Amino acid sequence: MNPTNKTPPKSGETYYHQVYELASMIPRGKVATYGQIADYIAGCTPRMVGYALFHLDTGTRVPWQRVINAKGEISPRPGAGGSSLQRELLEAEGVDFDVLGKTDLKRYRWGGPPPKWLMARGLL
DNA sequence: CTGATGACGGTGC
DNA sequence: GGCACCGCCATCA
Repeated sequence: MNPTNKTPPKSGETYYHQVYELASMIPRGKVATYGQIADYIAGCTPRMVGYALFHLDTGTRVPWQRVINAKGEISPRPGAGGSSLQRELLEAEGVDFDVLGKTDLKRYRWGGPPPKWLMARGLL
């Protein structure tokens, strides 16, 4: 993590790292939207969040499945049918899906990162 | 260095 | 309530 949230990450630590860190903090059974994550990372846009997660390896420990779009839907991934896998992972965590494959954001939306983490970034 | 691209968000109609 | 356009900025070729 870079000392200053507005300063670009150094070599080896990209914005992706921040996204991964934030995503790793999402508790089981909860989901977060790209916009929400981007909102907690200064100078970051929803696009970077999605891009970052896309760059993750298959065997990553980051719960990328808990990150969905603002509609509460699982973002369609180009070429891969992994979207269904993502849904199964969330269902296994207790996240319910409707017939449209959407989650109830009102119910499962992540409250946000712990203040301690925000303080570490100098936001508090 | 320039250009193109991308798991999206928000607003307007 | 659903669809269309614009903008956001880092990363890759």
